[in-house]
Amino acid sequence: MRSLGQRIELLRLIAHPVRIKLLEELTKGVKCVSDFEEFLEISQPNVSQHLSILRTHGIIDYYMDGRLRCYFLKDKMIPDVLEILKRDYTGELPAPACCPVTKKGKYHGKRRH
Amino acid sequence: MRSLGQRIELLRLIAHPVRIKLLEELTKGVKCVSDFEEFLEISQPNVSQHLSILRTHGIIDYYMDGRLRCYFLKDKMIPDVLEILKRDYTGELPAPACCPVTKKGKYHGKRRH
DNA sequence: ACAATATATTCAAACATTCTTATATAATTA
DNA sequence: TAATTATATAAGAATGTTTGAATATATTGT
Repeated sequence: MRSLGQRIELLRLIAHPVRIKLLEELTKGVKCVSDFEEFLEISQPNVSQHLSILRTHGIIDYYMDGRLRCYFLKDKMIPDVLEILKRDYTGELPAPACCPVTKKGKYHGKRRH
Repeated sequence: MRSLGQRIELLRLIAHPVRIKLLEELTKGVKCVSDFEEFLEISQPNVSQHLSILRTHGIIDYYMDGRLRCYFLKDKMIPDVLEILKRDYTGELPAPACCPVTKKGKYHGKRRH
């Protein structure tokens, strides 16, 4: 299993618009490079570069189909992260109680915001 | 509500070891800068810099308590992301069926890996 | 008012990321 | 075997991130 540090690294790696789209597509099924090239509007080398980043970190993998490389999703964390990106988060977390205890919070002066 | 692009941006912002630890601490309650300074082993300016990044993106906020700044979590997405980082993901996703259909996948030659 | 405390800001150096362009490789078809 | 197709890799410019060091600000205590 990956360490916390490795997971943070994964998070950082996938936090890129193109890579999110690639992964989003891969949750729907196997895709080859030129499938992506068409649907994203970026160059072939750039698609390959992004796929390469994802692959060298074990997030995706591929098998060969003739001269096509058929990519697929490998990491279980990805669908869960993608799901969060789609969740409906309206509003904010409830503000904390008015007199919290921070370690040094013995101060009794005025409070502002 | 934030756009997908903004959420990806958020993901990128929190994908940093120090900022994850800051946020992790904030899920437990309000904290001031010197609380963090003590428990992480980084300089005070660096703590402030990270907090500032989180704050300017609406992820956290603070109120004043004397000369302390009491920080708290504001964004609802954060606890969910942190929860995923702790989940137990063992093994990998099931490999795709052996004969998938990519757009160009009409090829009938040999398959390798 | 002055000193002390808590925190923020600024700047620059080191480093990492991203994209483009050009080129390479590997498999297939003619 | 030569041409074509699908994809990868390399190199480099542009840009962004991270951190340390120095300094600034704001609030409280004396």
